[in-house]
Amino acid sequence: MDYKALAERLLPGEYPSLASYEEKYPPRDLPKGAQVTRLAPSPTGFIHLGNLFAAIANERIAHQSGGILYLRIEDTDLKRKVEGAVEAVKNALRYFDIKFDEGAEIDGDNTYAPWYQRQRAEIYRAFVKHLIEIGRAYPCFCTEEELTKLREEQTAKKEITGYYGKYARCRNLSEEEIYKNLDAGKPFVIRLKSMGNPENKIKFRDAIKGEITVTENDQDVVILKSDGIPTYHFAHAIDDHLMRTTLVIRGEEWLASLPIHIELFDVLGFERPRYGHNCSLMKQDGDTRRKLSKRKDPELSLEFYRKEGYYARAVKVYMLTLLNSNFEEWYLKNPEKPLEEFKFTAEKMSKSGTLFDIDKLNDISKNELSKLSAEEMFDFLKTWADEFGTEAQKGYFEDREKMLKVLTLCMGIGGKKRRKDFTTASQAMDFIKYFFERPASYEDYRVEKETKKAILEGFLAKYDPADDSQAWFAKIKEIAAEHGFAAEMKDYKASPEAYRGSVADVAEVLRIATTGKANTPDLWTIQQILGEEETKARIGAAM
RNA sequence: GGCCUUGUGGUCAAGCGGUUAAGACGGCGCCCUCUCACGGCGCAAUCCCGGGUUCGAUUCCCGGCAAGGUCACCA
Repeated sequence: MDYKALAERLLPGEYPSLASYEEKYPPRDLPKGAQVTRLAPSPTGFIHLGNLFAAIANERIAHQSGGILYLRIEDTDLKRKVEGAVEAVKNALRYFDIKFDEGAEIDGDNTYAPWYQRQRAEIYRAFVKHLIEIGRAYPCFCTEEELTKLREEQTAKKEITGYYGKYARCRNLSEEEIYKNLDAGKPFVIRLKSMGNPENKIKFRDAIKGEITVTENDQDVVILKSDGIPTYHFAHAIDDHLMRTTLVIRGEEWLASLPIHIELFDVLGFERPRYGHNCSLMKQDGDTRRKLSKRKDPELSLEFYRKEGYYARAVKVYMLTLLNSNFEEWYLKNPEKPLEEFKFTAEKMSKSGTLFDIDKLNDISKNELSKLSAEEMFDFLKTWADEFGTEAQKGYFEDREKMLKVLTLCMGIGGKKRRKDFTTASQAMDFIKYFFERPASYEDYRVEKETKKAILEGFLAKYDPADDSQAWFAKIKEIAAEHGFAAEMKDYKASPEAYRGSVADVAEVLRIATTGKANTPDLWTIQQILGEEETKARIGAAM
């Protein structure tokens, strides 16, 4: 068969030589050991935790080694395309401090552009044409229906499904048949003519999983779709070679197509990059675990964390603890050091599927948030409220001084005695609500109405905003004693039957009257911040 | 079903021939205390199963089993 003529018929016209591409996209001039990694999302606009997971690994490995992280958009499937998706990806990742050196819509070196696969169509075709010329790719005229039927037959016979061996009908078409189909204007795809044999096992070194065995590919996979756009597999081989990627970190779901990629790199004469296949994030669902799913699990979406007001660094720290098993220990020892100082390695990445643990994330969040200074916390909360808060919440920030007081005096932000009351901005806003809004409802008082009234009246009679916390509390004790409550906890504990209750019960009445809640930080401080007028008003209203 | 991957407490996991089998989260209890939170102390809980190899296996080998992934002109 005259492959040259066939290639010309299939992909007519002059294409740049393969050598010219090698020249145009030369090996990168980087220090020894520098890794070139990438993120290659399809532009669906949905960016999820799994993306972040991989992004952090890629980013760390690239930048730690003095290499490059770039962004490539895999838009070969039109159905997946969503307007504004690239912006969304960039924004979401910027929130988590992932910075690209090059790539789509990135201000950087464009030597290896274009970054959108659709704009690289000519490149792919040039290589496909070459494969046809050397007899390693061929046109296939099978229709979707025929392929479906084939698959059904194979399934029925319990054979392996796919286009391979004797089932690869178009592989053995005569020259005459091919041209007849072409003349008839039949649409076609280009398939790889595989030379592999699944009996052969290849030992392969995965950067994450270590030594794995790979079965040789024998599927004549489609490399160029009927619209002249390559499939993922082919685009991956071309792009990662020409963009000079050295390490491909990607999800485990790609492991199964590794044999295809290996054959593709080999037949194209490309040196293969290193691969690292990372585990996926799972979720417990009843008694099985499954991949986090877009439809069922809101926490998969990165948008979820922004809306809830998770602190970006906290999410990142959690990802890092899952990503590298020795990170957590390091971080415990070096809580003040920048995250970048941790030596990230692909080898330490987890091999098995990881259950996403929101409790752990929340714990990390509380810790991270408790490290902020009052100003940082102010900015963090305000930024969140401006975008996601209610009108009332936005108003909390108008009195900057008051908010700062709430944060420092009551929440212990920026001080030594840190509280860890909230994991997210939205929770924080809820928590400090009573400083800015009168409570709409009150938790149940545990004392009878008359007692409550008596306590509140007693307090109002003695209340002096100039009291320090000692003097203030002494008065609470007096009130307690006047109404048959133990002024000292010790006394109460020694003989509880001798009292109606303790000073704690008295304080609780005041606390609920002031804030609407039974549990709050130090009451005296709260009243100081609220001020005399407001404190009196609230106590009065509660009677 | 074929192929591939993975199997240490509820979760994330360290360990890689001899350990009282780390640590963190969560749970429970105690202390501190006007409540909550913080902090401190403590408790319970694990090597998937069966064969080997070995003086000795969580660690090595084989076989099961289980879980996950994948089998498109989607990525």
